[in-house]
Amino acid sequence: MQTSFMKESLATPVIPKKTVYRLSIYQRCLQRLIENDVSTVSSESLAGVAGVKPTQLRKDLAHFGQFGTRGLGYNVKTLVEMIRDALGRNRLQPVVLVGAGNLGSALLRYSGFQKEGFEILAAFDIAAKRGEPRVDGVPIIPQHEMSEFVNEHDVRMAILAVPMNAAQGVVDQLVAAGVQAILNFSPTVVDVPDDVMVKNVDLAVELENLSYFVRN
Amino acid sequence: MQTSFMKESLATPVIPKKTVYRLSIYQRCLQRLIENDVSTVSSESLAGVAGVKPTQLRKDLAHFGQFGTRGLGYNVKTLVEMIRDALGRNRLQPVVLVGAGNLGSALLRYSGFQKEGFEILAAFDIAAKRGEPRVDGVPIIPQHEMSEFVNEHDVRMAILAVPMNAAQGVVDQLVAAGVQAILNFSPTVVDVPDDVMVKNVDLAVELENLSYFVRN
DNA sequence: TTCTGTGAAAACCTTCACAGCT
DNA sequence: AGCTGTGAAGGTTTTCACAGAA
Repeated sequence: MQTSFMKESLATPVIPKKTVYRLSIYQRCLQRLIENDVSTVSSESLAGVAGVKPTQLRKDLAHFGQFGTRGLGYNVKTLVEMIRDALGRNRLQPVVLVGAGNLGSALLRYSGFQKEGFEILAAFDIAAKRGEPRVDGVPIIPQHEMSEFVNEHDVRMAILAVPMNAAQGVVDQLVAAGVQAILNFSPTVVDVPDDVMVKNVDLAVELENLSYFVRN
Repeated sequence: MQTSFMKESLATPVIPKKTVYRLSIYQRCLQRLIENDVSTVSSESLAGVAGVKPTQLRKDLAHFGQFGTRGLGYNVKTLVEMIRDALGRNRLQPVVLVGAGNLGSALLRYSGFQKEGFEILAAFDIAAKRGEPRVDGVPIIPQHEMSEFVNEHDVRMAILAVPMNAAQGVVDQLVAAGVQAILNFSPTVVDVPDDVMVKNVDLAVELENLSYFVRN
């Protein structure tokens, strides 16, 4: 009873996780349409490039209201704005990266994050010394300064690329310092409170999983 | 009718994709148990470290037969072997990497793949020249030699880390050369025939998606 | 008693079919 | 005519509840 009420509270109209995920994909596709000066798009063609069925796209959008024009399609700009709002973020979300090793440094140099409105404020590494040279403008800071930094800069998101056995410890610190969402590249499942979201990207698991689908 | 028959053909007893995915995770957890000389594990504790519910773990395993001992749990070694068999692979699956840029090079140096039984035979890059120095023992080869190499070495899996606008072209070549599974780090959805499996890992999309779950 | 294996129920997600705008 | 919006149907995955083996 109470649960059902909470689920339907106006603040969060229960958007399925999978829908939220696809929204990010639609967003990326729409941005490319904008670059190509396309101003209107049908559910069929947008779904096509996003790799989903048109009905699914429409159902996904329906969670947020009515944005299309029947007989015509969707206005690209309107859609982009609506998804931006739906995903929250008045943009430029601050992020920290932990673990500036092999993979971590590559992620630091990866320009895709900035382009999508995230700013990596700093990278932390256990082996970093004061005065470490910046990588692509991002300072590399000794890890023991992490908690304070996260607190002070109101950082809510972190990218984790530390070795397996360090992961849980770092996560605990991050959570204690106020981080609410973690993109975890460390090859281990970490424990967090219910109100913290973790997305695991375990490269070896992904490959292993894929290998199931190759025929001999 | 026919579809239903095909679905139940003995060769493939219809394992849900999500189950297959979790199998890889269980495998990783079990390996750690072996390192710690744990010989028996209950569905509850294995599920705990894998981040799933015990019933789900049992349902997943049930697809392949009965492996547990009631009142006791599962034999770790037996389980590892059963999962290895289930995931197929007599191990050491050959893989190629395409795109030895920023992210690609980091992936090349990532040791997790080898450890899980994959061998990166070669990396291809459009800018590579003959006689390029090896990275971690893996040769970097000009991209125009890719198709031939894939064909000759019977490569069935590829890791893709090329820029967005190059992705589809490379995928088409890979598929034509016989690749059946692609781990795609390029920030775009690619088109493939039904019998080719693609797993997209779009870093920016993952972050964007996560940001939905941070509260202000 | 403890813990697995499993039908049945519940929850969740996708697709269909078509009504309703433009 | 063309394309969106949506209730209802269909499918899949997860969870429950408990029977049954060690």
